[in-house]
Amino acid sequence: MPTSADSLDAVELFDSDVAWSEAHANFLSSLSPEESRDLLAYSRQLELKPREHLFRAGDRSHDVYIVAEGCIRLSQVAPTGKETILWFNFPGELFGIAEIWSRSQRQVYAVANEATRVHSLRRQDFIQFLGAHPEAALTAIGILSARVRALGQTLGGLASENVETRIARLLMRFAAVSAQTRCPAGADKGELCVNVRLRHQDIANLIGASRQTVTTTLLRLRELGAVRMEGHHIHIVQAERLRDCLD
Amino acid sequence: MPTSADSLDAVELFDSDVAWSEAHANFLSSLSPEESRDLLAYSRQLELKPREHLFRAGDRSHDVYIVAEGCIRLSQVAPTGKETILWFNFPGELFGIAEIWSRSQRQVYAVANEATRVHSLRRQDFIQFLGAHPEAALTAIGILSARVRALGQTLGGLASENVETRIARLLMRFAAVSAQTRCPAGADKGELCVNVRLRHQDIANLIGASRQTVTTTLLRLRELGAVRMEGHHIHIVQAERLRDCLD
DNA sequence: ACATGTTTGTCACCTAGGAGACAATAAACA
DNA sequence: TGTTTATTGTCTCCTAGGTGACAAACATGT
Repeated sequence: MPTSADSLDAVELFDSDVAWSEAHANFLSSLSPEESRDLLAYSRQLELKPREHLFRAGDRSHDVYIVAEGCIRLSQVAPTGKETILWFNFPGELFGIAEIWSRSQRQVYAVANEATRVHSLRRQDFIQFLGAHPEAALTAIGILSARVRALGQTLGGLASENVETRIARLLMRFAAVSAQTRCPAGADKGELCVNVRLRHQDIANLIGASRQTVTTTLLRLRELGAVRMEGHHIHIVQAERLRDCLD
Repeated sequence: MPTSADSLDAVELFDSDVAWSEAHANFLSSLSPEESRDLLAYSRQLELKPREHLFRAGDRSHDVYIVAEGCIRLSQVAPTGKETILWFNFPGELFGIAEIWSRSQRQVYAVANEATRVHSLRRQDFIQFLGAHPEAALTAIGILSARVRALGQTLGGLASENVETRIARLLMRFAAVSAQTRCPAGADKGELCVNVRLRHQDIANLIGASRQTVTTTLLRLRELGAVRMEGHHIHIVQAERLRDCLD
């Protein structure tokens, strides 16, 4: 139960969402000014248009990236063609580390979800940086651990919850991680904005459901008065209503 | 296609299984003798009987563990009571790191799958060790990255593959990671032994299916001549047959 | 050797949600 | 401003696999 001391624009988190937001921790801003200067010294900046690929499964690039601005979507495509979205990287987040140790190909697709700017670091520079900055290495370990936990929870949810519950949870989590950004359309008092462009198809790929089911479920949540559509993002009108789906 | 140069007892890995086995990397043996001496200097050893709990969700313990002998099962229990098995930790594997950074409670259950011995390290000692040994920290990052990838693949599989495929893949992976251990019953020439005690219920909890479906599917795989039951573990008679389920 | 608990095998039944196929919008573009 | 292309809303139909309920086969302890 949220205390009245919580500020109105803070999103109260479920226990089960803590790992999720820890996993979205801002790696860049966790560094000291000198550290971040060191880290970015040899970095290049890349600009990506919406839907532009940063890398694809099978690529042999070995860079690590940090989101400067915008948002990068990591996804996988099964042999059948079915896409699974694994993660969204928000500003400050580190990604592309997985393929660094095993010198293998990229396993996933990284696509800009909107106009996005990323810092690109060469494998060797990044490893050197971590070696020289044990604190930063520990932070990285913490973030990765949280990501492991978050994925584990997603897995458990996928195996044991129905579509409505999974959507409700997804919306709450995205609202939480995008809470600091300002919704361009402006949120009404008490509302939360899921400030990420998500088509129904994207939601489907995130929770492992079909597009049609997502559409109907979202409509049902709107009937319930839980959410509202505002252009291309979703506003959570009554968080409690969504929470009720989570038991 | 496996070349004839592959030794008979080596398990050829799919691309999709590389992350899986990297994630099961032996952290302990990746350290130099001095490092592992340093690390274990302040450790305690714990003996666990089969099915005994090392920790439970909600516990406030903050130790990190390394499997010395046996096997530890990490699982989650949904509010509905449904269990999801997230990971099996084999000898040398590091686990319990997730709860170290967030000083929160354990999120998962750790149960000995058989008689098991673990090294128990205090949070502070472990962090200090990593700080003092950048190489080891990098190894840890590599293992965690692989685990993130492996979980991502499991997620993709759960969302887009049917039960038979998921079981087939699971068996191949477990056969790969338990390849170095000797099957007590003795495997026939050319066979692979899934040398972990897995009840049908456990498999169900691993792949997100019901126990009954696992039973019938396993029976079908036996009819096909792909697997054989040997006491309580499964032997893969014809790996190709299983592979055929994986397209 | 017996009794009790656990794991496996097999039913019959039922439903959540996938797949396909359009119409109705909304957005992008020219 | 019209044309094309994405995206959403709504049907119908259908099946993989969940659930519950037992019986059979193993284990386990006493």
